[in-house]
Amino acid sequence: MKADQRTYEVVATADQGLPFVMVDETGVPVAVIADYLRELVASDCSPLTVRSYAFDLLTWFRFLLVEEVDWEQVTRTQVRDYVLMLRSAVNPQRRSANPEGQVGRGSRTGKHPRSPGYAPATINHRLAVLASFYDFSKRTGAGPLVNPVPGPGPGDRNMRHQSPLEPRTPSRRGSYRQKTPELVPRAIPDDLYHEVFEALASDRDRAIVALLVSSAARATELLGMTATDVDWGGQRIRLIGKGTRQPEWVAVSPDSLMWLGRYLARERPGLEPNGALWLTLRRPHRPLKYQALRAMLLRVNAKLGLDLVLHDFRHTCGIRLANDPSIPITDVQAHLRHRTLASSEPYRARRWSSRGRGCRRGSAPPACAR
DNA sequence: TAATCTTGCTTCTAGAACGG
DNA sequence: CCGTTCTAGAAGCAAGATTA
Repeated sequence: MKADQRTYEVVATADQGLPFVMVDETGVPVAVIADYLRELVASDCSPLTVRSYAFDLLTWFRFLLVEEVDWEQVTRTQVRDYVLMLRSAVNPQRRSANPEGQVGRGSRTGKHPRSPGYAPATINHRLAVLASFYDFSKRTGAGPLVNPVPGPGPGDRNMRHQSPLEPRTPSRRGSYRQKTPELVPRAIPDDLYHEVFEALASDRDRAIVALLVSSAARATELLGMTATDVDWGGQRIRLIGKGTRQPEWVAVSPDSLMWLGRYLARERPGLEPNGALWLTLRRPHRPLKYQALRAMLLRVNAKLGLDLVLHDFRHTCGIRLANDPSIPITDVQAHLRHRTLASSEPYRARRWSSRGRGCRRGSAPPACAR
């Protein structure tokens, strides 16, 4: 079979032990990938992690098809060429959104336009997954004896014996790892927030947005809620945190509970205690999923000419709290459920928007709890 | 040597096309 | 209009190096 007739794709399975597989053009799973993904599952990795890693390996294997190199034959040279390709390639996901390299985003929110290529973070993600995959293959004996992906730090970990007599190599970015720009939390200015809220079409969406901005919940954390996760008297909701997967109670604003009450009373009769709190508006009434919620916000964006994302609501809450002088940064950390204070710090000293309007200290955050 | 900064890895969110 | 599919990218954390 010729190389240009071959291809791979990632498909979801019904198998809890292996939620995603990479199959070839005949639909047969690639054994080495399946083996590796099973290892991730066994190591208690989240299904979303398994999915993400499968897609990263997919692009690597497609690259090898073009290069006409077997996965177990590769050396550092192919990894270098892969990175060079990613650095210079046009990202197909960006092409239509940014047709002539024009500034397509951010006219009202001050967000920066994106480059037409792949982000440094994407290249680093690919490298991390690739290194992990070849590390696993080396242990099982299926892959090359030397990991083709250089390890952390300068030079090649595989070629360097770390003698305790020699000075430790300084911690610098490893070969091929890209510099990543500093991340800036984004807040929605009050006037824009109210405009967005007015544009919402249902009590469900008003409740969701009000809860997102007052609890600082991540989208999937909110979508995972059941009826038992609302403490009406204590004005709290229970969320399953990212990473830790621990349930935690989080304070919410009175108005968000008012909207939630209206949604439940009018649109959710007979809700079971353990039933999903959020359902799709149309039949069949399935639990609302992340992409469906995001589509709701995209429709609002289209109507108002905005470029908001769901995570902006979390940032908005964090920045409102962090810029209130009466609230200690450790309380901000607690409300955002950050494990480390370093994760909360970037929220401080940020302004209401990135357009340079002043920080309105003293004006109470209208929709943020506490 | 305590505080701060960098890096790499894991986990989740974002962008765009498409479908009913 | 409301939602799904297929990739891309940001967020959060811990460990180790660096700086104060």
